[in-house]
Amino acid sequence: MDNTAVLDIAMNAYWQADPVDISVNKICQLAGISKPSLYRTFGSEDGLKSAALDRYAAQVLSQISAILLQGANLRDTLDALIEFTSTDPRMTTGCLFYKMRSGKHRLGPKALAKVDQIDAVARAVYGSFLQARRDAGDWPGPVSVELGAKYLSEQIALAFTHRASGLDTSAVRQMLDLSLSIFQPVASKPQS
Amino acid sequence: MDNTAVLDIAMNAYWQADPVDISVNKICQLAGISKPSLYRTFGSEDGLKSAALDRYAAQVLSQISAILLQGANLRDTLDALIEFTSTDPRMTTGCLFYKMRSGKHRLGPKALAKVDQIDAVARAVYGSFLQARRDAGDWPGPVSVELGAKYLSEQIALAFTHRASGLDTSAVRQMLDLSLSIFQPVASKPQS
DNA sequence: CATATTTGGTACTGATCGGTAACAATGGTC
DNA sequence: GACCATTGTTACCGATCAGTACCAAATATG
Repeated sequence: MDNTAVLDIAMNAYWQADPVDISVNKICQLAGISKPSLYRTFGSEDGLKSAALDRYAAQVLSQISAILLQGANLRDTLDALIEFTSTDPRMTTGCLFYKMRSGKHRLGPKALAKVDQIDAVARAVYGSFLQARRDAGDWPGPVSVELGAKYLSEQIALAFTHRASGLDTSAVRQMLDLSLSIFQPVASKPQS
Repeated sequence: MDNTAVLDIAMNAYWQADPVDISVNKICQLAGISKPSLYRTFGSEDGLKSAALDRYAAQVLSQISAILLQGANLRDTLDALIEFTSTDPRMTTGCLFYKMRSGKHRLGPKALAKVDQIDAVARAVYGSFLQARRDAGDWPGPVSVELGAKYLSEQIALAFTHRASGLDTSAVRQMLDLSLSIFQPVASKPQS
C-alpha cells in the first residue's frame, strides 16, 4: 500500500465526516493496513492529521487561490468564488481546513501549526486580492483591506459549514450573495 | 445536591468548553455526585444534554428575543443585537445552542429534537421581527423575509463562534457591522 | 549464500467512554 | 418498631481509544 494512497484515504475520511469522529483505528480499517504500519509512516495521529491537511491544502485550497488570482474585476471574481463555494461537488461535505480549524483545541502541535500556516496563507491571498482591487479603484468603500480579507475568509468558511450541514446549494448561494454584496455598492443581481 | 444545581453545572460545562469534550464522568466530578445519581435524574447523556440545552434556551436565548421585540426601528434593534452579541461577557465562550447544533450528528434523539425546536423558534423570532420591520416600511429591500431571517440567524451564529474562538470583541463587532449592513438601504453609493 | 534492514502483521497496554448491578443510608408512613 | 420507597454510593461491564512490544516475511546488500 502506497503512502500517498493511505494519505488520500485518511484525508477523505476526515473530510467527508468530521475529524473528531474519525479514529486511527477507523482509518487503518478503511485503508486496509495495520496500525503499526500507519504509525511507522506518520508517527502519530497528529502527524497523520497534519499530513492530510497539507495534502488537502495543496489539492483544494490552491483552487481558491487560482480563482482569486485570475479574475478580471471584483464582481466577476466574487461571482466565480460564490459559484465554486456553493456548487462545487467536491465541497458538499464542506472544507477540511475549516473543519480542522473549528476543532483546534483537539489537535496536536503539528496539525495546529499546519492550521495556523494555512490560515495565514489564506488571509494573505484574500488580502492581496482585495488590495489589488482597491489599487485598481474597483473597490472604493471605507472598509480596510485587512477587515475585508478577514470578512471574506470567514464568510466563505461559513458557506462551507452550511454545505457540510446539508443546506441546499441555492440557499448557500443566496446567503453568500447577500454577505458578499457588501463589496459592491450597486444592487445585487437576482438569483438565477 | 439539587437537580437544578447539577443541571446548571452541566450547562456551564457544555457551554464553557465544547459539548463533545465534556463526558458524563467529567460532569459528575464537577457536580460532586455519582454517576448512577445523575442517570436516575436525567436518564441518559442524551437526556442531560437536552435538559441543559432547554435550560440554556430559557436563560439566554430569551434575551435575544427581548432585544428583537423591544427595538423602535430596524437600525436601533440591529445595533442592540450587535452590542449584545459582540460584547456580552456571558457569551465570551460562544453560544451553547450553536455549539450543540454544529455537532448535531453526535447528539441523541432528545437533544436533537431540542436543537431543532430551538432552531425553529429562533427562526420564527427573527422572521417576525423582520416582517414587522418590512410592514412598517423600515426595511424595503428586495430580500425576502425568510432569507433575511436565515441570514441574520447565521450571522449571529458566526459571531458567537468567533467569540468562542477567542477573537477580540472589537473584531467581532466590525464583522457584524459589515455583515448586517446589508439591512440598511441608506448605504452610501460611491460609484456605479 | 548470509546478513541486515525494512515492511507487514497479531496482540497487547493503560486509559476513558457511556451505562448499570448491587448495596447502604435515609426518611416518611402506619 | 415495621415497612417501603427514595437517594446515594462503590465497583463493575463491554467497547473503544491512541499507541506499542514483538514476531514473520520479504527485500536489499555484502
